[in-house]
Amino acid sequence: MNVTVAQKRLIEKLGVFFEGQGRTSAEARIIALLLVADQLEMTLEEIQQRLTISKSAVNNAINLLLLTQQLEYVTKPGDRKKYYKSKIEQWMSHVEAHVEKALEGRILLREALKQRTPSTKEFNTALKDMIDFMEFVQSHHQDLFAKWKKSKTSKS
Amino acid sequence: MNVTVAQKRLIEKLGVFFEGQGRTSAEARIIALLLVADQLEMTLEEIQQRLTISKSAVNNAINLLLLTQQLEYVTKPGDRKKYYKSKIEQWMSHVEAHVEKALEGRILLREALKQRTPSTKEFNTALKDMIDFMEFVQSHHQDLFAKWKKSKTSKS
DNA sequence: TAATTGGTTCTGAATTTGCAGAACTAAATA
DNA sequence: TATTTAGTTCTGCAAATTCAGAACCAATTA
Repeated sequence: MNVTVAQKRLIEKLGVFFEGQGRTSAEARIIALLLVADQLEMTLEEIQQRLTISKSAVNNAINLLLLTQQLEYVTKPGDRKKYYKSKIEQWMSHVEAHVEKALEGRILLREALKQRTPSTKEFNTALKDMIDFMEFVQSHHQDLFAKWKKSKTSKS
Repeated sequence: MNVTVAQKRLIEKLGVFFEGQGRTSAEARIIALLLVADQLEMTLEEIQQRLTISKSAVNNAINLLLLTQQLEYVTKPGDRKKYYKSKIEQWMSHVEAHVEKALEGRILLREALKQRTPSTKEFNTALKDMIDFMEFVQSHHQDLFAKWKKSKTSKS
């Protein structure tokens, strides 16, 4: 029950991508591993062996990923080990958060607009347009997410 | 024609925010300065003085911001100086890029799904849902942006 | 109560990054 | 031709991040 060479390759590709999203290389690879491997639940030791990174790095990464809801673990009766797995259902919230982050600037921008000198009319209008746009996209978005969530919960 | 204390405060707040978007502290503050200050166009020296950061830091940051279309400059006849200003009209493209980045993972995820063992049905379905969702949001988005762009260009 | 096991914490090393300061180039002016 | 000015490039340092390895703790088992 190990990972194939092809899987390792994909894990690295995904790893680089997840790094680009701001995660550390250990975090990125753990997420990728639990996304690609046939085995959905792994112990710390198994993760460590498969990725060949140190125990402490795995431990730190796991705990951060647990904290940010990207991972969860299950236990088995009479077994002290924790079996970590990807919390894939929560991924939507992450996309949501990511998009929200792209748009949250509108609050500070509004503040900036408010304190601007009125003499730079053209610039102020452009800034206001920008804020309006972000507001527009944002509200539109909430709709999208809400709709999707609803269609999911009604299905299950 | 300097910046007030209140403006400086806001510049720092915006600076922190822009750092959170992945920019360096120098870049972040330059963008913030040109967004908040009454004076819309500034030379390298003026920027340097107002932010009290080194000339080289300002220069590096400016050139990167020019490269990424976040800044532009104008010149004046018989004046060797460049007057840098915020390229605010391009900001929408940045929001666009930011959102796109949140969703671009779908391509790799599709690859991951494709190579997965078929035995983990539930997981695979959840992954597929995720990808579908990202696809859905993405296409929806392009519409939004296109519509907005159109309404802008027809207005001007 | 000693040994093992799963997991945590600490320390130091390696890497990366961004910036300051100084040296520098090229154009314009004296 | 010397000086000033706008902007660029280089060198080295300081700070931050992340990871490996070792020591550690607490629960379980021998």
